[in-house]
Amino acid sequence: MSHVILGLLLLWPMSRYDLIRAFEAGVSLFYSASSGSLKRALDGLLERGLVEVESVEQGSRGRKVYRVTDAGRSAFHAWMRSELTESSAETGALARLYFLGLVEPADREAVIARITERLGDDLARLEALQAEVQQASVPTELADVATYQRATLAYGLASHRFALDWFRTGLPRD
Amino acid sequence: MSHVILGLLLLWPMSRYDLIRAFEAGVSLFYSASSGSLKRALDGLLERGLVEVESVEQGSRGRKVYRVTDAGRSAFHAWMRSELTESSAETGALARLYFLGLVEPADREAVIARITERLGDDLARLEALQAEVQQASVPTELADVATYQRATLAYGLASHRFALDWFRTGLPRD
DNA sequence: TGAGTCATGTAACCTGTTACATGATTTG
DNA sequence: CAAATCATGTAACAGGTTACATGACTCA
Repeated sequence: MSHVILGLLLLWPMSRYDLIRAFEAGVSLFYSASSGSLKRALDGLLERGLVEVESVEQGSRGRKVYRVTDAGRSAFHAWMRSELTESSAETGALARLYFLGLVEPADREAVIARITERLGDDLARLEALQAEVQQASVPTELADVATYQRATLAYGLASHRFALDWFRTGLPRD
Repeated sequence: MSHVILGLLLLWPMSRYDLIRAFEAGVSLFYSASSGSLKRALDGLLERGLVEVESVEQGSRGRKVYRVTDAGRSAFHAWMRSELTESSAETGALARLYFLGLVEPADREAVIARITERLGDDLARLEALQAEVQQASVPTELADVATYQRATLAYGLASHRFALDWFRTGLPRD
């Protein structure tokens, strides 16, 4: 989640409270964050020097505005260009897509390539699984169970193909 | 994850080791489990009396085979029929689809209805979000950012529509 | 016999959720 | 003035990941 925080703070510096709103207003599509997890992640970013406190509003509510440091900006862009290591390919893909506008236009295709690479790998894994499953024989009393287990796999295949197709053709490109 | 364990043990009694294999061979499509989390979840089910140790192989490797109790069976079926409260609609949907063969044929439509209900709710939420976003004005320097944020929302809408359509029409029905 | 698999268990660590406490500011 | 919102912080809890320790069995 720290990379998402960096991305949001790169849009403009904001407070932790603002970050929660920003999550709700868009990031929640692919990433859920509660006040508690956000606090801890933000503290971690501060400790590692990837963000810093830009200002503390005095006399008012003590609002702290956070800003991304140069190191933080580097970390964010390294992450954008990196392999999708997130446990869910979709989460990794949408997180990068959401911030793709922060990347130089010339580098965007490389990010998209990382996304389709991961989606393709996952799809290949599912296709291998399906090939295995199709061979397996099923005892009569579990025929029903097997039907729906195969349907689940069919859904997985279909949704991965959908995602891959969307990222290959449905994306705004200049 | 405990409901998934109950579902797997309802197929046939098995050991913790077997459960790990079963997760890898199918459940991992929608649910990731490591040895550690599985152990804790299984211990919890034992404590709550939803599973019991059927046998401990003596003289051999001390293999413990777990079996679902009557209480566990009830808990499983209650969960199958319940609203999808999982944080990801897709996870909740696929978990139930995977075990749909364990439900009486007459009750399957009710489970599917719960799934499409949740997917529909999530889609409506995204449509409302899109309506909001379309009105918002965007400062010139963030036009690019907004383009991809909107693309992310468009993906969310498209994938939810895909899922809803799949569960409405793509499902094996007698 | 040695490698790989079967099979159990422990524990630290990370991160997300929930619930609460506190108080300032804004707004009807 | 009261309620809602802004804004911070603390801490217990839950569940997943990783790494390790231990030992039996199987098979080439």
